[in-house]
Amino acid sequence: MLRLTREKSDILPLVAEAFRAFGYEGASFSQITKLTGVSKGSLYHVFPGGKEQMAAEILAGINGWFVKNLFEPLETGEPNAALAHMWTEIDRYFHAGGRICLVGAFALDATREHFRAAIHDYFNRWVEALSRCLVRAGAEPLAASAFAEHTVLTIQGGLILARAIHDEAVFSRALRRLSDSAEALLACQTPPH
Amino acid sequence: MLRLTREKSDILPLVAEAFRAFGYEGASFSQITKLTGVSKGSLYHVFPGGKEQMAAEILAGINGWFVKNLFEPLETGEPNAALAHMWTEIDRYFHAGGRICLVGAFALDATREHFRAAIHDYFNRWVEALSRCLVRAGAEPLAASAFAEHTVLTIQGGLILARAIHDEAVFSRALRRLSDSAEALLACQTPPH
DNA sequence: AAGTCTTTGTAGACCGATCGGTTTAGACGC
DNA sequence: GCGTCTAAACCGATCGGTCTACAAAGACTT
Repeated sequence: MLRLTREKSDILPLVAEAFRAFGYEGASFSQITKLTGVSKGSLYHVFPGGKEQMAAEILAGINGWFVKNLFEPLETGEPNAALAHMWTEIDRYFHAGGRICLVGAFALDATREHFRAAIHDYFNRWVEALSRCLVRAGAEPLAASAFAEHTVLTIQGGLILARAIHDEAVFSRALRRLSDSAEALLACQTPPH
Repeated sequence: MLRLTREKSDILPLVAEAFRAFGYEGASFSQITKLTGVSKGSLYHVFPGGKEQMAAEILAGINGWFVKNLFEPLETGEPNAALAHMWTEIDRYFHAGGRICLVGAFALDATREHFRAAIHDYFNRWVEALSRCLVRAGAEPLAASAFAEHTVLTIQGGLILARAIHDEAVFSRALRRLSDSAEALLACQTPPH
């Protein structure tokens, strides 16, 4: 079997960057071609479904990364370790605030209609996984659920504000506040030893 | 002087809704025409600068509304009243989570480059006004600044998450948590009576 | 090993539709 | 009837998407 000179896995991240930079509608084929160095013909060979397939596969890839690196540890690993792991991985994944969340961006524009289910599942699972992790770590279920929602939403907001005022430190500060509040939440809610 | 049959002030909010629904790139003239009931010719008569002018005037209008209804009260009014006023006005303005923040949406996509200054100023002034208000209400400057940033970012994140998982209550809960933490912040930081 | 076939991937010309934007003919209020 | 405003025909450019011509690389035949 002949191998692609450029693997799909090599092209996808570049296309993702195009979507990040210009949005789904704004990322035209000429932009994508320029950014990836791959011609339109090749792109359609790899992604017969066009832009929609590209976006769908990118979302699936992002979701896969989060499931493997964040959600599964949160769901099955040692709670406190998984939590600590999440803070560092999130900071790295979003380049400390310099890289926006494509799922969040898609959630805001018209793209949402096409990928509603994928977007919904991504955020729902994140909140759920985090909430259950906190409960396993000793938090009250209600407080855990609220804090999980608060966390995911803060990360999204931090990325927006950081980009808006062109100050990535906003994101790092938000992340720091989150990990601090998580510790406070668990410290005061764990049953007294 | 002849008056426009439809005033610019009548058209602008409708165009804004088109941008909200489809994004700056995604909102084509045919969409805008359909949504406003105003033909392309008329639109160009009112906005010779095309979409860019529309977006600029919309951003200016949004900014004006926030300055008048939120920032100025925060900056010059009685701090606690201004704060309480902000929570209710924000909830109303964003339709309790059902309406996204256009400035935030523009901050995420390529549009940002065109309107960088407007976006930057909007968010900066919001954070600054809120921070100074909290200081005047008795908060520590550092804590006030952190909380102001936290507030603006939470509102943006709340709008994203609410739209993403199609549950407007997410936004209301976030807003409630904000006003509660604001009270806690001021209660513990005001000098003992 | 040379020559051809087949399969796979690439480049970009090409397509109709639609984009943002302009122009123009005429409707309508003064 | 004059000047303002509207509707829509019209423009070149570019959109997402298709198609074709061909390059590259085994596999098969001899």
